[in-house]
Amino acid sequence: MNDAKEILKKSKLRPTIQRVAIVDYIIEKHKVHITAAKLIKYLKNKKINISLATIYNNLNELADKGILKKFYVNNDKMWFDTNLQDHYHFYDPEKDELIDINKNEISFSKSPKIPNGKVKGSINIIINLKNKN
Amino acid sequence: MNDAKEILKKSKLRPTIQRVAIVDYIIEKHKVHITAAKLIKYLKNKKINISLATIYNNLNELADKGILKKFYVNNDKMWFDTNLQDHYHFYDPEKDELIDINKNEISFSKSPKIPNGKVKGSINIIINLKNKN
DNA sequence: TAGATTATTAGAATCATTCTAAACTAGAAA
DNA sequence: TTTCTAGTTTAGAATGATTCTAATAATCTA
Ligand SMILES: [Mn+2]
Ligand SMILES: [Mn+2]
Ligand SMILES: [Zn+2]
Ligand SMILES: [Zn+2]
Repeated sequence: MNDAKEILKKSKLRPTIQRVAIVDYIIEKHKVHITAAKLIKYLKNKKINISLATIYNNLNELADKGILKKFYVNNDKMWFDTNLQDHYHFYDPEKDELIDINKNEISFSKSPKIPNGKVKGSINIIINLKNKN
Repeated sequence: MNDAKEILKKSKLRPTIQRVAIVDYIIEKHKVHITAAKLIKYLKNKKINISLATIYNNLNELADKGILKKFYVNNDKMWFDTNLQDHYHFYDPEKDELIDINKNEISFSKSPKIPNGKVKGSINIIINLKNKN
């Protein structure tokens, strides 16, 4: 039984062709930022038959199981991250690509006061990149 | 000539009923975070006839002219901000509301290294809020 | 191997936003 | 004033990302 199947079994997800292919991809790439569009393109290239609905179903399920982290950048696109640590991102609009910023690469010497009756949830930091000059 | 008309004239935008109503709203509220949906609801309430397309046209134009700042939060919705300073936001998902975090309320003691060949563009910081306990 | 459960899929639906192309209006010029 | 034109508004269609539907297929367990 390969690693992908192990992982799926642990999460009580049936190891279908499609799921194994997705998890294989995650394992192979190790550190990636995944988009439904990027993933389906990759899988079609590998001649794996899969529908967009299945891509979304499974990415969302993997996020529910804690195997991926789901978030949004700027606007219309959903991203899934294999890096489960708390961390932030550079965004390169030219390549439509994210680059991790580990938590230890940023530190705050002053943090804003949280509004009354509320507590801090997730923090999103995106540093948009532009080309030099 | 009222303030709204002045502002529009300065930006070479004809002071139509619709535009004046939008700019009046901005002036009256002074510090607001605007969404197309929130704005059209407000204007319809005031019995001002306006279409969604016009709302978007004008918010985008005002952003182009530097009268509003345009950005996105988490996912699918476009926000326009009357606060033109560099600043960050709390997001309250319960109320679908943003709260400003002025730049001087946060400071970084350590900043991440910008990838080669790139420079820093805009920085987006969103601190999502949850209810206490 | 049967039966039940879980997955996959094509295509429709949804929602925010933009586009299109026709009808209207503000303001400059006559 | 009236006339003319560029700039505006509008309804509704189009778009793109994501989710839903409900029919079909695959997997698992007994
Ligand atoms: Mn969209
Ligand atoms: Mn969307
Ligand atoms: Zn990441
Ligand atoms: Zn703001």
